[in-house]
Amino acid sequence: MMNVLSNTAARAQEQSIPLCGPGSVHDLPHCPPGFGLNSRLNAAPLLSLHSSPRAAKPQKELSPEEQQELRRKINSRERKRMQDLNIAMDALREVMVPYASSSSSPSHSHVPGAPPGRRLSKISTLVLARNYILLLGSSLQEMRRLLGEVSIGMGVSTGPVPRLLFAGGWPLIAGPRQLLLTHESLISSAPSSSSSSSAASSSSTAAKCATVPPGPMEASLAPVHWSCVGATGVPPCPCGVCRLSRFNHSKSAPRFSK
DNA sequence: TAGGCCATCTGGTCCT
DNA sequence: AGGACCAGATGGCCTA
Repeated sequence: MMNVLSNTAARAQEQSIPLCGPGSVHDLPHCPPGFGLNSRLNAAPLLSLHSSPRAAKPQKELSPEEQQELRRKINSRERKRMQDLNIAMDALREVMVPYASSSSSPSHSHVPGAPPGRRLSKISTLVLARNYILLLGSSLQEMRRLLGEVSIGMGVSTGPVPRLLFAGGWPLIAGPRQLLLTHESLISSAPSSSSSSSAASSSSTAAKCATVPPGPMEASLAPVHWSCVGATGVPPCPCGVCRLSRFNHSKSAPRFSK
């Protein structure tokens, strides 16, 4: 998992010695909060917790000690938050590592699992996980199609097919505008005579997209081409994958409840 | 040595 | 009001 704790911060974390914050260098007299590694603070007001120009509501005056304590508290919280995020990332990385080990393009640093034995980067882990989920979706879609064929071939009504496989609440992609397969849509979108499976058609759709190259592992190992969606001068990719609302940077996007 | 990756600090914004 | 979340900035470490 954490096979490479390469940088100083990681080592400090391992030793429970944060670089800054409580018990860190920032607690030392020569390094008060706000005068640590961030030299940009020289240009920014130090600890403007009570003097923000846009802070309309009056805030209680804090002594330097109280400001320092508050800053420590906030830093500690943020550190904890990032550490929790890293724990979750490690858990995801642990799951995804086996699927990244077969990388065939070790040259790209964003390609998951490039050099064997090296830890997946965060972005590689996320890209790999995303593509793997899409792959699982395609597989499930193919399984649905086969089940439908078997049911029809045996003269069995399509009713008994497990409902979970038809509409299990999993947002699968049957077409560019279709996220959830229903029983009817499955029947209508899966011609039994065609030799091309739904998964194949899905991957053929993906094959037209630079973001999702053909082939399961190839797709999983594909680097992200962010320009695929909404880049200036570049028409949005029409493929089903890219039509997913992936990169909504809108500030008004609702957050998940905690 | 440049570039990638990362941890941390920090201020701003949003939510409860 | 306090906490969570986010993004920018910064500096350290590692690898090609």
